[in-house]
Amino acid sequence: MSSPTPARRRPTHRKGRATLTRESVGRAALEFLGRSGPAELTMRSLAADLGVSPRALYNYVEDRRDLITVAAEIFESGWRPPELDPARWRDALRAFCRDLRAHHRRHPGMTALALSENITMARHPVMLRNVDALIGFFAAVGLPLQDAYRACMETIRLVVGFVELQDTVHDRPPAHLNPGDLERMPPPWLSADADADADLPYLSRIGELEPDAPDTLFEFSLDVLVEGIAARAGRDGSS
Amino acid sequence: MSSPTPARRRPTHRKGRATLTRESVGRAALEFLGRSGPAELTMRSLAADLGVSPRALYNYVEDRRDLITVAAEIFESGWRPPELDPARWRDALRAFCRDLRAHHRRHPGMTALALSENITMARHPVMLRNVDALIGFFAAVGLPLQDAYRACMETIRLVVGFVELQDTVHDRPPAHLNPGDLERMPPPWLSADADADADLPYLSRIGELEPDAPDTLFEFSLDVLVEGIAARAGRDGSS
DNA sequence: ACCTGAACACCGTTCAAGT
DNA sequence: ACCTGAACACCGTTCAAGT
Repeated sequence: MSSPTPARRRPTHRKGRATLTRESVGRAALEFLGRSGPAELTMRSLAADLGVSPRALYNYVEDRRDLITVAAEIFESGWRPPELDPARWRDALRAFCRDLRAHHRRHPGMTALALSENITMARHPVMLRNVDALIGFFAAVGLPLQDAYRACMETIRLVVGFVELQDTVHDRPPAHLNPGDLERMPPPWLSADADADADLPYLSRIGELEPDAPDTLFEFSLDVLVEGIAARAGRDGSS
Repeated sequence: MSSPTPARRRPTHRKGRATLTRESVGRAALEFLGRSGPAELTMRSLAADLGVSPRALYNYVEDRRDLITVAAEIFESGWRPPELDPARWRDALRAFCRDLRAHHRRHPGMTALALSENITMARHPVMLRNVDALIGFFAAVGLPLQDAYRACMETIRLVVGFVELQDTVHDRPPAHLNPGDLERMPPPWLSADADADADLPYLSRIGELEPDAPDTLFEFSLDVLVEGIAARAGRDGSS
């Protein structure tokens, strides 16, 4: 039942370029975020990227905030979570979190941008279905409905918070730091001061160990989350 | 042993105003954040706030990034955590987290600003001592040193992430949303569509319940954290 | 030594035309 | 209908003077 070419339609090209749409502009913004950081995404740089004048973008989005809103919607609609099998709920939850983390890392700064512009996330129908599925999963694991909702929010917050607070500084380390200085504890600029070191017995000992990779830290976070929820559910599942 | 007025010293006032210092400028920036949001903190607005020209600030900080670094250091040095008694470790950890959350909420956007400017936090000696104490606390609870460090990072990340992802949107709701729409689940703009509602059985049922206050969500997060760590420690403490 | 005022290169956004 | 170019009000930052 595919319809043939309608009588009149919007021109699809102009000056050799595909015409812009609200969606294509938002998609371009999201791709831009995949390459550069959030600070580099400006109306002017995105316009240059698309080969148009800055003014042209305003024919499809109201303003910069609206542009980021569209990008956020496309970002949310672009993730399909792995299946959540309550029968092996620990592994299922871990896989869900790992996948969500990877999705966020693909578009660094998307969440930071949405936060700075006060954009409400989780508004896209696709993401709401994901949220609903996660709540249902926790309910099936044995949590009362209210707790299942809270566990869902906690799970998403843990993953997003990890990406924003841990991964982003790791994936794009500040230029003024030597690579590797980030995970060193205590920080090297402090260890130069022997007095300070003496006051930090635990950090000093940790400084002698191999620093944790972000993945190791993330798995520890998942351990805490999974066992914390298991305690709340009052049972331990089958895996 | 207080020294008398030295022969020459830096003038303390100029044109009726206290002279600026690197610290006073940073402190002013931090206070500014307590009143307004991070987007409002500009070199020009802060200069106007201090009654000087924008250029004057550059005599004390190198640039905007440096200004925020100073503000972050003052922010970190301005918190003294409650005592961490391993004998009643669950309550102690909860009190620690509640206090840290309150500290962050007092300066909304400080963390977001540090993240956007790629500023490494936890560099101030005072904060490093707090971190060291928290690691020692977890070690005393029964975690191996490596895990104690990870639990420390997880704890701080949980609190900071909660403030950034939950409290900030709550404390400064976006202007275009009706108050109360934020905690309503499913979102009202979706409930208008009956089809969508039918696809979201759990969110629909949650929408009929009283929405959680942020404090309730935070306590749930603490439940998960505490029990997750208890499982890792393999014992349950004394309280 | 520390400040001001003007200036430069950016940014988001709008206006008045062009085709 | 959709675009460009010039313009405005902002921003961070710097330069050349002032006192």
